[in-house]
Amino acid sequence: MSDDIKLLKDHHLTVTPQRLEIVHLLSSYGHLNIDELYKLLQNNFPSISLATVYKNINLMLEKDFLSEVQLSNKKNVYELIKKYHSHVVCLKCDEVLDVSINTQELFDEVSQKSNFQLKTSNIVFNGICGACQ
Amino acid sequence: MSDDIKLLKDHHLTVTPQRLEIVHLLSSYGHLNIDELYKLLQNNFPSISLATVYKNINLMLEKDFLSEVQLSNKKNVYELIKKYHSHVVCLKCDEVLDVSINTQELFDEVSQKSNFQLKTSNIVFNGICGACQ
DNA sequence: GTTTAAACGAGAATAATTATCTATAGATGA
DNA sequence: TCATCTATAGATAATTATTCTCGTTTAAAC
Repeated sequence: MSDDIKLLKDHHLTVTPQRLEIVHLLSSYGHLNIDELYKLLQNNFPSISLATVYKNINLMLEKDFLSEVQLSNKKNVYELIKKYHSHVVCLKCDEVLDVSINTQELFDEVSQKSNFQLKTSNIVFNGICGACQ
Repeated sequence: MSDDIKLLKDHHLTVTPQRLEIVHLLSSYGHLNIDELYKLLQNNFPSISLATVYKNINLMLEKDFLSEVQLSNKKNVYELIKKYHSHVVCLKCDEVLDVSINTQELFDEVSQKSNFQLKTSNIVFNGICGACQ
């Protein structure tokens, strides 16, 4: 059984060719928004419906198989769930990069100041990437 | 001249009653999304158009008079520009709290790891507020 | 006050997302 | 492997969110 099939089954998602391709595309490209995903899927599934893409992405989000990354003034992008990390986005070329940072101190500081029981965080940095500088 | 009028003029925004009320509402409530703002504005401007709300918010964003805060699975909220800060959102009651944290170290770490020239960041924590615990 | 440019309100248009329905494909168990 | 059952795909309609257009009104400058 291929890794991608196992990955889907482990998250209680039935395996379809369309879903396998979504997994494959996301692992190749890292981050994609709905429209990019739709266009790429059309290469192998010319008659795929945009609704199918939305349904699959939403289901995969529910099953904690994907995570959604919100970017300022851009469409949300999706990625396979990985170890927790933050994102850096290039303001010129829109490239999205993963960056692992230690957020423990931040969590401690914020939970103390706010009196919240913190669960998750979304951290996005915006700047200019090496290639665009 | 009232503070709110001065605030608008300083940002090169012409002063209208609708805009003054937007400023007033945001300074009272802290964070509001488009629909909340629309409903509250209708109290004083029963015939205000939703398009007017959108147009004003977008203009105020352009003029760096407001900032937009993206929250997971919720509509974006808007706030008057303040000193840079992060947000903590309650997963139960949707309350949004401002928290000032020192992000200098984080910026240094991320810019070194990513080779980006960082400009801005959006940091949102999700958790359970004191009252909801 | 008069003039000019900007903003307002109403509604149409567009974009984005979700829901509905039928046919089909995947999963399960004999 | 075959029959059955359920979930998914695709098509399209419906809904929601946002932007645009345009005629009228209002604010700002003189």
